[in-house]
Amino acid sequence: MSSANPRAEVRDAASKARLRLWLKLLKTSGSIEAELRRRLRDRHNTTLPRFDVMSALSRNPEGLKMSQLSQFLRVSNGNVTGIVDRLTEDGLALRVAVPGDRRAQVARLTPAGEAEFARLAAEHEAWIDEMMAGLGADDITDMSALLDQIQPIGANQTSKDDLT
Amino acid sequence: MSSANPRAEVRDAASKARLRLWLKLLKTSGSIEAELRRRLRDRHNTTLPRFDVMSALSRNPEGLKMSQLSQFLRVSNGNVTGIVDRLTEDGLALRVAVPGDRRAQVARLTPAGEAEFARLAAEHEAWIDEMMAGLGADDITDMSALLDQIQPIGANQTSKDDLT
DNA sequence: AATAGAAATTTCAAGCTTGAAATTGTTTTG
DNA sequence: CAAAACAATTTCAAGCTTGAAATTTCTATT
Repeated sequence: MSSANPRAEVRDAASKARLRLWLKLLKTSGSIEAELRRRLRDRHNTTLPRFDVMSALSRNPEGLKMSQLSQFLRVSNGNVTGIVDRLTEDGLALRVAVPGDRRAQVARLTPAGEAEFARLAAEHEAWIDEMMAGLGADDITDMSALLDQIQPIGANQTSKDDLT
Repeated sequence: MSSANPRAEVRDAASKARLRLWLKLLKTSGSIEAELRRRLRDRHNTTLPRFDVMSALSRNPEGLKMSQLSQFLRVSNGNVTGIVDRLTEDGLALRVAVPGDRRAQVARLTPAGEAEFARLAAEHEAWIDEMMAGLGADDITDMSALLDQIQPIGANQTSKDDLT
């Protein structure tokens, strides 16, 4: 099967190496995420999507419009509707009418939601610290730079991970 | 808020840096995954879970027991049941009785499934190659080593990403 | 051989996720 | 100002995902 064109083999090997790296990247982030979901579930009776919504609302105490929330979290509108519904049922969030626009609503954390999130966030940070304990300061810098080299679509929009 | 103990600030800064790295890692792998899902959907009318199941079956032409398949993919048994059901409805997979054990079944790709997967896999590899084009051979080596330093739970089991 | 325990799979309810359609309200424009 | 265009949100169907419960079938151990 060796190609008539030696360049083709090099290209192919590079492609396979990238594929292996992607699978490894996926495995690592998937493992961390799965462990976070497990702990949120087992220790705090909640889920990662709920945590993400609460995190976004926590950073915006004045509340976020449903559409802002879904943009921020990069999920669909309908998705956020359901999660906020369930947080509201549990008394952790609420919807507030927007003065000038009767179409819109702002989602906010209740005081109970703020208190709950404070507990969760502290745990969450400690878990990540534990899981990534193998990386030193230089490793973190290096990995961050490498991740910047990956651009799935081209431009990068602003997102939930911008806590610069 | 500066601590009486200067060590605490260092510890805290390291923790925050790890948290930021995790968010960046999540963002990168999430973006790649989202783009893959989008392309599988728009260009091939399929999904990532279906692709993953077909990939596992493709590497095991003799078939895999449902339980093996779910272990391999690290998803629940019930999950695999549904995905194989749908692949079967579409004529891409089938279940075969296991001779010695009437409880078990082996899932296999049909010839149509094999042909379909061959098309998908070639595209998939090209997409990854494109999305990770920013990384050279050395970058790939470096990043792989860094990812090895992250161990969410401790030991690492054998998984779907072991295509060594 | 009877039965208790283990194993393979499916079923189920609940939640997450999406894109498309439906609702309701606002804004622009002819 | 009517109406067309646009915007914010919810609803919906379909698929993914899980853990737990239910089924069916083995396999030991009496």
